[in-house]
Amino acid sequence: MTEADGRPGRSHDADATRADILRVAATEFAAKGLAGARIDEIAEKTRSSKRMIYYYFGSKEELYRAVLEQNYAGIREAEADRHFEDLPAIDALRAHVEHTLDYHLAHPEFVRMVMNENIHQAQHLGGVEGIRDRNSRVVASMQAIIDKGVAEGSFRSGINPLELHLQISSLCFYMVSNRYTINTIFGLNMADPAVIAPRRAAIVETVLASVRRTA
Amino acid sequence: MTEADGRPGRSHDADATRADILRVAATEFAAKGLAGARIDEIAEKTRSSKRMIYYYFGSKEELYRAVLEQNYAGIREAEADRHFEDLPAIDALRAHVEHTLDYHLAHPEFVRMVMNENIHQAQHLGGVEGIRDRNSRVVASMQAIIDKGVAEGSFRSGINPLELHLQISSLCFYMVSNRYTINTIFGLNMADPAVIAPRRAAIVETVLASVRRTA
Amino acid sequence: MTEADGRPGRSHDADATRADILRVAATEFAAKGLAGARIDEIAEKTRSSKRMIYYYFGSKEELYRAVLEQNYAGIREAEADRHFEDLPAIDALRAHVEHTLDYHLAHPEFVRMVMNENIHQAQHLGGVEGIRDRNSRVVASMQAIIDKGVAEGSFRSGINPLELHLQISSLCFYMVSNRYTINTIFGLNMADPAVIAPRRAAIVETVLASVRRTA
Amino acid sequence: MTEADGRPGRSHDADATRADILRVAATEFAAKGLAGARIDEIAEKTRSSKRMIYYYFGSKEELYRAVLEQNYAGIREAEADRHFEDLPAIDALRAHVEHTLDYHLAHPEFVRMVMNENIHQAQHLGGVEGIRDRNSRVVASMQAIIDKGVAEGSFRSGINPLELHLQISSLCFYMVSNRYTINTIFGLNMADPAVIAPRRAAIVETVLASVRRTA
DNA sequence: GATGAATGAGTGTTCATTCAT
DNA sequence: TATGAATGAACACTCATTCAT
Repeated sequence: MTEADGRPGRSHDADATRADILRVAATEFAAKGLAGARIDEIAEKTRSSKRMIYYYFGSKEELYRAVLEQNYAGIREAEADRHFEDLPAIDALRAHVEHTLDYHLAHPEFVRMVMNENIHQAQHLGGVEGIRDRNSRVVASMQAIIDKGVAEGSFRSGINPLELHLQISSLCFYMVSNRYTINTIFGLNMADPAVIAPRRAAIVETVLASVRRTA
Repeated sequence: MTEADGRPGRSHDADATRADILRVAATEFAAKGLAGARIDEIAEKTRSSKRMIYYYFGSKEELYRAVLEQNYAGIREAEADRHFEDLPAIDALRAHVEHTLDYHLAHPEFVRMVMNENIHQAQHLGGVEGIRDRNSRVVASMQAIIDKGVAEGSFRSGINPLELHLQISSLCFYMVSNRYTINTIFGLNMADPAVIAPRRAAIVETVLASVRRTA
Repeated sequence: MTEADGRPGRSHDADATRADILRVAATEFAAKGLAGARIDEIAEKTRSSKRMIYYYFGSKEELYRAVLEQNYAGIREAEADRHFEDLPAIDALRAHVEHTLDYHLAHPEFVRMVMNENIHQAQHLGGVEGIRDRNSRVVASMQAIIDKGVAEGSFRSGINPLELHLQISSLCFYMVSNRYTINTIFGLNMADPAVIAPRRAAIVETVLASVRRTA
Repeated sequence: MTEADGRPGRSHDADATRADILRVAATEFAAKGLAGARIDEIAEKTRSSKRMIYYYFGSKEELYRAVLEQNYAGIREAEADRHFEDLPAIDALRAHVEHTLDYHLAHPEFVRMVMNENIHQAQHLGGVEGIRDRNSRVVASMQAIIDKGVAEGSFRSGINPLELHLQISSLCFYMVSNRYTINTIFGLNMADPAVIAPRRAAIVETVLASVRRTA
């Protein structure tokens, strides 16, 4: 944007090269994991070369970390864009669950990166920029909904915000993470809109049922 | 005792060697995945040699498949051992959820193998013996509880057995599968009994809330 | 012959086992050479086991030598069976060339073994039983025809018997040995009777032309 | 001189490395065949490493194919360098036979590669560059001599050019290909000039006798 | 005579990474 | 910034051969 396209602006090309590598690496790491992805293959699918990967990222692991970082940046931004403050708590929670599920469905590569990271015992996650704030951010947003719901009288008391987050996350994550084994074992294609719709409703109902004040 | 199955003259060493390899491989594949595990390393931790791995399993992938098979055999047997027929449906479902969660907690290597398999798009799961029956088995056991609950008047109607299974599985699986990222991000150790206890109660309550007949 | 078939005669079984191994090994070595053939594969195609190969032959190389020996025994016997003494020299030579060509065409495995042996610089041929006599045998049979032809006045004088043998052998051997490269390069299938017939006539004519007394 | 072909900036080392590997591989494959040659051994005798073999050739088979290609390029060039157009047909044919024999004698590695290829049923020959033209090239050069000989009245009519080529090739090829078995069986060293000379004369005479117009 | 299990050295191949230019 | 060539350690896999029974 700062550099016109026609001019051979060095710094712009650098960013573009970096972004190009990152984009390719994201696909490869998500698809095959850290051990399964090949630097050669990533380089080949890139507009630049293997040497540039090392120039910009230093090592395979660092490149992996950068991809992980980008993935968490993606969900952070998506979450930041949501504004359910004006809705009643029940509706806000419903909207939150739906958006969360939609994000997972739309970003299977994020789900796969989180799976990969768990296979590596979250070895690389600590170094990811912005990860330290994620806890407070998530808890705060859950707490806000809970507080409103309790104030409105629609939520029961004693709901733990982190517990609620994990519950929602479990239901959304699993649907994408275990897509293939579910399909093989149960013949259920979790990417099929006709399969998603009722499951989506069920997930929302499950979450709402767990917070509702029981008469 | 050493000559099982009435097969006389069959050397016991073969079975022992095979089992030893499988045991070591299970640990390695669960820990590092198919691409990350090393045949050399597996062989070293074995009482036998690399050559024997190929003698008994033919290839790395076949060994992986055998480990996968063993893992699914494990959960199948665990499920077969449970008998909640005499309990009221609510209690049976509670017991089922608790046992399912306990199995996942006690067998993180099973969870990791399922994760690995999803990373490989369930490429090897189709060839696993007994996997074809898993669908009917799981659905049947859920349906039995649902039928009883509806008959007893404690469950609402219209519950889909597979939906119920996926809901339970999501909540139990995620707790183990995402153990490391959860710990890193939220400082919550999902292997700590003090953390498990309330989460376990919450999961049970969530499931029960979703099937209960609402007044 | 000494042991009736119905009796479990040890020594007879031994011979049969040995012969069976040799038969399979002959095919494998001829097809793939010493380095290319696999003991495991030979054992599999055998009615007995890998252990027996070592029991009877000691090593892969010894087995190869035994196959080589069998091949040379085969051509020796075929040559011993021919009797052209009563024919005029020209006819005897023609018959000899034709029979030689036919033998090569009928026994490509012999040709291949000789090729293999030349690739190994005839390393194993020295130890082959009966190979020492081959020189005199071949020279004698050529000399007999030459002598008769000269006496009859149909052959020129000064023909070297070994030279004549090599000439015949060249023309017959090449047709089988280089069958595949000829087919690929010239599109000529040397195993096709329609291709063989004129080539056979040409070879005979070439040999006869080279010994005939020129007017 | 180091920057050949006018390709600026092209490192000379690459070509040198490639050629070095090819040279060593040619010796090894000719000596031991595809299965018998060892990549490790080839690498050791090279100025570079095993890794470079795969960098430039991709696989053992591809390296073998490259060697085969180089061998056929060698004989093609040698044949292209000959010019017997001004000689009478008889002399031209004599010169052709002598040159062909000389080439085989001087390039036993070519003969061995052709043997190897026939052992592999010419599996790799199809992919060799330039092999498709060999047929027409060879036939054309034989036909030219035949036509001249017939026109001059020194050759009989009805000579098939491919037949003539195969006859010449048989006699020349065998002398090198079966060198070792001949030496072992007949005590005749086909690499010894004293042995070659009369055999060479005999081969020439055999070929000439087969094309001469018989009075 | 015969069998299945076992072995160590090797065999082709691939990896992430670095160097020279 | 960028490129092609180079590297050594590791990698999955295979071989001929032998042992215990």
